[in-house]
Amino acid sequence: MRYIHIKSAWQGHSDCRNCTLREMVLFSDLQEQDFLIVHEQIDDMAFPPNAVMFHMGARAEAVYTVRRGAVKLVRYSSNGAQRVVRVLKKGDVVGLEALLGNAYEHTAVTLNEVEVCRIPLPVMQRLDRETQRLERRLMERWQRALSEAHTWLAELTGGMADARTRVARLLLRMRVLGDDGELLVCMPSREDIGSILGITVETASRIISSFQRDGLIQSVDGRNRLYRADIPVLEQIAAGPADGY
Amino acid sequence: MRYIHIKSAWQGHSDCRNCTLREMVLFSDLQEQDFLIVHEQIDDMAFPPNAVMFHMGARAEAVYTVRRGAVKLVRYSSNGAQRVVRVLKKGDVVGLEALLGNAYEHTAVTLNEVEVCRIPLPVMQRLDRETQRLERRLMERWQRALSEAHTWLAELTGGMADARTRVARLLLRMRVLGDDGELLVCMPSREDIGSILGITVETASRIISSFQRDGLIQSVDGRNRLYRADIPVLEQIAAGPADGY
DNA sequence: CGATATGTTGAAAAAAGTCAATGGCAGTGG
DNA sequence: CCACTGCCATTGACTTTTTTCAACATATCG
Repeated sequence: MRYIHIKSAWQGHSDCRNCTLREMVLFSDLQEQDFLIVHEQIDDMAFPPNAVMFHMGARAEAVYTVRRGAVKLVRYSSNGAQRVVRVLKKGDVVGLEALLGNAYEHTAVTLNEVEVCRIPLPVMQRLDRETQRLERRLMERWQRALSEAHTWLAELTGGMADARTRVARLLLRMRVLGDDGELLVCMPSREDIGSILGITVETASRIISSFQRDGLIQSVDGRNRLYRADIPVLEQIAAGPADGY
Repeated sequence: MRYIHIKSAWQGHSDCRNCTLREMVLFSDLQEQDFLIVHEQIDDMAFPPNAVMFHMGARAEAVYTVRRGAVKLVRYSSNGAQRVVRVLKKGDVVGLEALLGNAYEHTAVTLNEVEVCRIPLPVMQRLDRETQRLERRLMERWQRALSEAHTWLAELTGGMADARTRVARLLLRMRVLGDDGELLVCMPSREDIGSILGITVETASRIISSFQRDGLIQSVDGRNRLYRADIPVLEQIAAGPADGY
């Protein structure tokens, strides 16, 4: 419930020119001269699980692109209740709102071990002024974020589907490529599942337990919360209650 | 449940230079020369209530800015269920996704009488190429849309608050300035309330009825679905169940 | 090794959904 | 003009889902 801010480990300057993620991310259109601006200003960083990358309301100083792991964006309402509004994964940009406002709009917390590139705001602003090549990518990011948010709204929130169905949908969205190339599911904590889907931890626990009993999912790595999953059956459950129509 | 496409009324070319909404909307930074591009290409249009402005999946040909009324964005899931993902009001831009994809991502349906400016895609693209002055406004739009979507997620969806609380929040968000200058609430149909909040029409009806019985809201204009509302009490309900904190 | 989070399970209560019947209102066509 | 039809809203009774409260197990970490 309480997050502990853990100092992140600095991993060295990022070599953006040769970044394997480059085509996925913001800088794919940049040219040689543009990288002079970027030079030595972008750091690779690593965060442990449950680390706060930044707080809602804090002055925005950088955006981050996720290289590994997952990050949750949390909003707190006035009454103290918290809700996860989105989960960002490899290739996503964290803190996009920094470019326009001067404060972050949510708290960003790592779900597991996370590696990011930290791009200071001044770099973004200079790139934005001196080259047009960034604009389009930025818009694509925004559009993708918006689209994701809408999908969450339509598929993951209450009312249209029961909790079991939504948990299945969430798990399907949490698929990641395991080290051995197998497609695995990265299981969030029960509390996070609850905060994402708008259900209690107990309900989340009961549903996950039942999936486990039915052999739909099985832990493969307790540390990293990785599970092997029966995707087809999960998809069937995700499609909704089995009305034999 | 079934929407009827009603031919919209063409209202004449829009005089963007002197538009009263201009500072609110996209073109606030444009200069005299930029309007040559725009010249005579932007139409004012009016739609009756429940008109489909465009369908999800349709080829995107224009974006619209709302001058009057409200528009709902609807998503259909595979199983046919529909969900309202956002409601756009005066000053908002409808169909922003058209700029990047080539298809609309939702169906846009008017909630009441709506007036819009229709900006054809080619105009946007030309402006985008020939002037940088549009970029920033566009980003602001995207950011605002994203922020709104997150707020919906956090405040209007199930799990964090009971249905009664969420209905109160929705009503507060539906405030509009009436003709006589009074602040009124534009009441959506029960079906729309349900589709926005993820509750059934029956539940929506029961809650609205109870608000009415308690004198919290009273109809002032049956046609336009306008209600006078006791804002302070609604805000109290919107804050959450009255736990004596 | 205790202390503190995290996850599991059960039983009872509350919230919301479902099913079914009814009323009102607007538009249609005789 | 009036009966008729279709749509929307309302209300009641009953069922289902989910929450709540409480106890207990299991890990994790200093």
